[in-house]
Amino acid sequence: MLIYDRLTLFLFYRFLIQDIYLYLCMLSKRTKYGIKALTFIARQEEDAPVQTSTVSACENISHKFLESILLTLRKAGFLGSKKGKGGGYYLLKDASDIRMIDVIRVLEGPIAMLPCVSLNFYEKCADCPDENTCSIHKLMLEVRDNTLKVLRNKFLSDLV
Amino acid sequence: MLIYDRLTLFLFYRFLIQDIYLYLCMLSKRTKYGIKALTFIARQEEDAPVQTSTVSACENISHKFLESILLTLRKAGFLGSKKGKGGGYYLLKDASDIRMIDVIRVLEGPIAMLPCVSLNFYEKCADCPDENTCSIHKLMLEVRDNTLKVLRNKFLSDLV
DNA sequence: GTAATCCCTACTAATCCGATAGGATTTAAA
DNA sequence: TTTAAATCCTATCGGATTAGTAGGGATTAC
Repeated sequence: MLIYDRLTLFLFYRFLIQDIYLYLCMLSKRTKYGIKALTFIARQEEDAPVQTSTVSACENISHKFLESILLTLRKAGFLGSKKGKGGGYYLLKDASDIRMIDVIRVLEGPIAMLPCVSLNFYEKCADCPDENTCSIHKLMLEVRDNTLKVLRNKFLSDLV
Repeated sequence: MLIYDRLTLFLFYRFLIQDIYLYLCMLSKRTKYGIKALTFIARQEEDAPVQTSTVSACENISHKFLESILLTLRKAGFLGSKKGKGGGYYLLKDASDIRMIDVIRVLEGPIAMLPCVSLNFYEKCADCPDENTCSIHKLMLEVRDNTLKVLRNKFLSDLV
């Protein structure tokens, strides 16, 4: 059995924390809440719509904030809604047909246009004299492809 | 040869943009500039130190902003510096010994503490009743592990 | 001594994020 | 028909962060 002193353990955990930071900062609370809400709704056995107040209470999410998130998800076609008394939100598709990558795309705020990749609105990056030789481009492309590979194969049903 | 109409191409590029957004929001300009500066320095053939003014001019980075970034990199042990006339910055290690993951860790700002993983400063996440059943945790852990795998195997020399 | 360079601190303008406020609209049911 | 409950919509706000600026101190080569 290994015995670590306090300092070693502390350093070890700092290391862990740093690792985790890398993924945390890519996920806003908006997205996090949205995913939690979706899984909550998907978990319901009855077909009755779920109220925002229920979700916000059970998942500890600010009610008004959640309202705006679910609205986004509805407009994006993941959720249907029913107004008025007894209304609420419900899944439009089966949970096994909802790709997490699509959910994340919709929730991570309004799409930040990247002018240097746009066909119709092309603009050079201010600091990038030549995109083809940009050293970071290739690296982050690789990271991206890996991320996409994971997220493309994850469906809402995998989280329920 | 495939021929796409304008709309298809536009949609295709929008898709690309959305994909790229996923990685862009995790990389601050600070980090981007820092990496660009490091590769610039690593590309120098002579061993003479490189001035911040040179880097900022060649890479189109705000001079003062770059100064603070390189200072960070020096304090983190990636760069050495020489003051006074003819001074500048130089790599302390071989480019093939500098892991990109370490660079990114240092540059992506002060580490955001994640209290729910800390041993000594443990705190529950406000919205997370049970970490073990948190649906997003597992998913993002997988993403993270993949990202780390890529970044751990990338060295500065790979970007030069 | 002087010019060039890193080093350090403080400040600022802009932006973004999470959250809040207030009410308009719609619907079910009393 | 009234009322309560729900979504829908717009606007705003405080705080944090980011990118960048300003000014000058310290050090060194020449």
